[in-house]
Amino acid sequence: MTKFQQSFDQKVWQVVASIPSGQVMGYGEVARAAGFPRYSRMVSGAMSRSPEPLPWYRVVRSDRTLAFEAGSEEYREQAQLLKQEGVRFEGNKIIEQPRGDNLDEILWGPQ
DNA sequence: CCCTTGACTATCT
DNA sequence: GAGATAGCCAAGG
Repeated sequence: MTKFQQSFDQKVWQVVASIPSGQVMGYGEVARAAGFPRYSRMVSGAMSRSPEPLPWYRVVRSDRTLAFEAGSEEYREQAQLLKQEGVRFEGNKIIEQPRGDNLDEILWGPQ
């Protein structure tokens, strides 16, 4: 492990682990929250190196689409996990988050 | 060193 | 809105 990874990974794990169920964050947002702006491309590596299972599937692209190739095995898994938490999709794009604090909204969706 | 590779982004057509 | 393009940055060959 390089010194960079030691500090970077730790912070990224911490941020990703803190994403609430039913919500998502972009790679860039995670990097920024971890204190490493412009390191979006490093985030996936940090997650894959985590010794503990992380809610990796809550991290998506800045345009709210999933980072895997549409239709791939990984894509379907991530989409399924997110849907389990109440995340809604419009095509391949995630619909902006249901502030999961109201039962009516959870049952009926935003609007 | 130089080049390529990513679970990326912002910007311009 | 879909492509293309140019930045981005650590790692590994």
